[in-house]
Amino acid sequence: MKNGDHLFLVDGSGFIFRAFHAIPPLNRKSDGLPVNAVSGFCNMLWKLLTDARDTSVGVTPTHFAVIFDYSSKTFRNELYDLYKANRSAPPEDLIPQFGLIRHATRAFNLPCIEKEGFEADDLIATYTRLAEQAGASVTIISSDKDLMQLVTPNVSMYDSMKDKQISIPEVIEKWGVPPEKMIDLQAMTGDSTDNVPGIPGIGPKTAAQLLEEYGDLDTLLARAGEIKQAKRRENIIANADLARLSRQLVTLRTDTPLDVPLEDFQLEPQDGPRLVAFLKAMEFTTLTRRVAAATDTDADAVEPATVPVEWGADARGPDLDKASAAPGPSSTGDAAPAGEGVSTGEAGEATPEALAQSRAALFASAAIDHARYVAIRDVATLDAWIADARDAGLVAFDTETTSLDAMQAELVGFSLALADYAKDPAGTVIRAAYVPLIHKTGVGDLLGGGHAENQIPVRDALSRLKVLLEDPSVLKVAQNLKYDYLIMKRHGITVKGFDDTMLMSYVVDAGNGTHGMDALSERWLGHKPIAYKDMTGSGKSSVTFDYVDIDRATAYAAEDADVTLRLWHVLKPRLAAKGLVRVYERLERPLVPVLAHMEERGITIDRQILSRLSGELAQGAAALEDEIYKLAGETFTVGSPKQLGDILFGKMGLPGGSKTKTGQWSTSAQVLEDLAAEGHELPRKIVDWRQMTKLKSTYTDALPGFVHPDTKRVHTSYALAATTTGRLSSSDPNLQNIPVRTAEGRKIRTAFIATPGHKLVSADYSQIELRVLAHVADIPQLRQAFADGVDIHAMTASEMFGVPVEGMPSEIRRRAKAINFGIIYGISAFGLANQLSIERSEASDYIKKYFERFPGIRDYMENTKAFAREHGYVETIFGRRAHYPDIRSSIPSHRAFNERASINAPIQGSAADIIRRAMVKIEPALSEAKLSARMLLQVHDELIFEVEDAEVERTIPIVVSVMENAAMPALDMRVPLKVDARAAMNWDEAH
DNA sequence: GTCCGACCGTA
DNA sequence: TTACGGTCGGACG
Repeated sequence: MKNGDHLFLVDGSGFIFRAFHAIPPLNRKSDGLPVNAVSGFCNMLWKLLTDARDTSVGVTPTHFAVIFDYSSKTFRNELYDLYKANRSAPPEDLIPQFGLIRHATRAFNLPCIEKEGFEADDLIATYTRLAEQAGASVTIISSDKDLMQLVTPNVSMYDSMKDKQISIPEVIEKWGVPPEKMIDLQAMTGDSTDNVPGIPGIGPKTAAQLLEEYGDLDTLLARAGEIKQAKRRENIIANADLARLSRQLVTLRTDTPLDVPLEDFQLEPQDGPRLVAFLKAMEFTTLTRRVAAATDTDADAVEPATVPVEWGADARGPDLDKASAAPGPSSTGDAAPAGEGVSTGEAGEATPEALAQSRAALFASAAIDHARYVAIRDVATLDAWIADARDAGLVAFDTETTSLDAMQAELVGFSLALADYAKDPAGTVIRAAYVPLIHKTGVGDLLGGGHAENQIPVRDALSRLKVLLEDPSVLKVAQNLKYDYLIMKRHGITVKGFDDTMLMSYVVDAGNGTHGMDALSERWLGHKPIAYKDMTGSGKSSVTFDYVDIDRATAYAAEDADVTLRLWHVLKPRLAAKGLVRVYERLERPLVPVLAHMEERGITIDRQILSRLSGELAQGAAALEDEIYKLAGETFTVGSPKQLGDILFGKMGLPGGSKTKTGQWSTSAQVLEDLAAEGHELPRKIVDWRQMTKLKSTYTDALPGFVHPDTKRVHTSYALAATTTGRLSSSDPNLQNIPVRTAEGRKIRTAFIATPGHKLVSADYSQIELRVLAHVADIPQLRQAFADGVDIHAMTASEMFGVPVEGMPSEIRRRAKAINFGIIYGISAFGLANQLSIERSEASDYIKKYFERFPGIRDYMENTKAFAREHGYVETIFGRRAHYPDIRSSIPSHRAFNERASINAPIQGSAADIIRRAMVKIEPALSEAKLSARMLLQVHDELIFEVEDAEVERTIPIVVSVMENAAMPALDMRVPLKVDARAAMNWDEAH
């Protein structure tokens, strides 16, 4: 580079964010890929380059480069832990565009520059000063104020979106100081978006005024005592150190080590076909035409480029045709190219599948070495481990506590595990440590023991741990992180930057066994970990973990962290190999904090209501018992189906209905109802007694026992990885099966109440599974009915039986409704006959008629079964897999069961995916709207919020809109989603 | 103490 | 006919 040359540096990362927010959403037509920032970027570059080659325009670059941020962790994090710590994850629609814009840069035949550990700004600063020293002039394409410190007579900036030049006068006009004072000004004002602290109470105007008066920051700090305004004086004196730190943070480095010399930025001629190929792949028709014309390229002769799309870290594009049509043999989805998720070092592995397999083989035979476990009992050692973890950027983490209930558990210690990649790049050499915190001495001692010696004080250990866990640039790997997340949250630590091996396994293997650590360890590592019970004992003689001897606890806890880290090394590439990174990153991982927060909030119940109900139910059941004994002629255990069966079908000689699978006469409600309908008195009483005792034992008696002693609320626990289909489950207590169908049962719902000054808001999807079915099977009548908002069951009846919807008998509609549900469940004549209490032949006729009217449904069901048989799994519309390994069973009933389940899974699972997406989006949407509503519960198609009275009206439309649009933008459904929402004092009235 | 089957609450 | 979790009785050790 020489005197008179002109260097253009594009701040690529800055442009991406700005373009994304400034340019309206734009999606690639063929598949919905968001491309608005890519489009803005390409148009901007094209204009700059066109002008550059037009010598009649004043500024003509001789050198050109686009600079990007490499990662979020830079040397600034060493200076200040919290630097950029408040940055939230980029919007979903922006994520795939990061990679695309780098591809675009290369397609433009321009250098694409980034360097690990440095921000784009530092690279820009370094190149700028180098070019300046060589006598060249520089134009930085950016409007970021952080870069204004670089402006000199030879260096200016250009805001391409506003077509505005920024030179020395513009900086002074905007900030009141010349560029060389921008550093001091920023040091004083701070920057909330980057979390640069600055001096509180000092804004740009005051800062400029002070700099005018004192010249620079050091002088100001030295002479701060002279400031007249008392408040301002105190603030500056008290925060002098913060200001100095801030100055370090905002000062751009001009000594960044460079991989690419300036000379390589020499502007090359445009490669027309290459650029056209990229633009065609993006489907930017106008720009394609323009570029083709300007570069003399025959656009029709150019094939669109293959541009890998990285949705998150996944390389698999959103193949919507496949995702939305009935799954067929053609869609294997397994042949995805490598994504970032596997770029952990093994350059020799050609494909993700090969890497996943070699990793699995490696870890299956790698020995677990307990000699590499230590107990950490002093702060210096802990600091060293944490420093190593931060250097490595990857650490397994696990907590040991006194309870399985994360809301009540007491933290006893924690463990860390690190891979030594120098010893083995694949990660099989692992060291692990346990940090005991509150272990006691004297197990078995009746008085309990005293505090064991040489344990780091909890406060000291947690303050160290906080730095590690809250650093998003260090990946924390945990098994069932939601538990540890809650434990740490209760200690004021919010884990950021994590992977969860349980969820990774769930995404890869839902339906193939369980996903607990012991099972995964045996499955993938061939290693049976030390059992928890071996530490604490079980039953009456068990102790809590704080009474376990520290040496033994270390062996157990360190092994858990070790195993977790090993599992991560196996499962991460497996995720990529199967093209499931996107499912994991968008439908599983983000739900961890969301669910943890819901569990932490809990919900208030009115114990008085429940206790009154308990009394009423006890009285009612006792009265019924007396009558039952009278009718039976003896006393017996009413709750024993065996004894009841003997009375009803033995002693009293009533006709038995069905048998249970163990051969006993069934006493199910259905059987008893049938007997009651024939005029028998006893069965009716049994049914009533069962309902009362069920409500009492499962709900009114049990729920008060779950009220948390401190919060006075009930905190359920959601399982993310328990179901085959992708639904959540709830336990301890299960709040997803609170009664609603009977009037008696609904009384229990009135005990779920809002805190004073608030309302409960319930928002539920209307007919979401039938809508999903209409979408995936693409049934014209169903789509039309949902588009028109008509009664779907009545429409079905009308289609099937030719009865007009107006004045339709309720029995006809009821049957159609049962059929609709049956379809979702993978209908059989046997099941439908049972449900409707009709003959199997009649049910069979119904099904036949249904399929005649809706042949697309039969096609969908047949295709799904065939897909499941071929692949052993089925997929939801978002690509989640549910495995049915027994679908090829030689036992016909097993096979049929698996076929029905695999027909149901894409429907139930897609609905589950949709509400998961809504749950991830809802908290940001509420805070964006400055609303304080708190999501408390999820019941499969319903979300329950606690909302301040004054905010109810503004909250409901936001919740409804997020839920109704939850499939977007990943998927544009062919059927609208409908959500009903209501507010009330209790759950019964809100629902 | 632990497990399993029957039953029943929800979507 | 799908997906769950909780309670109970009863059998096992």
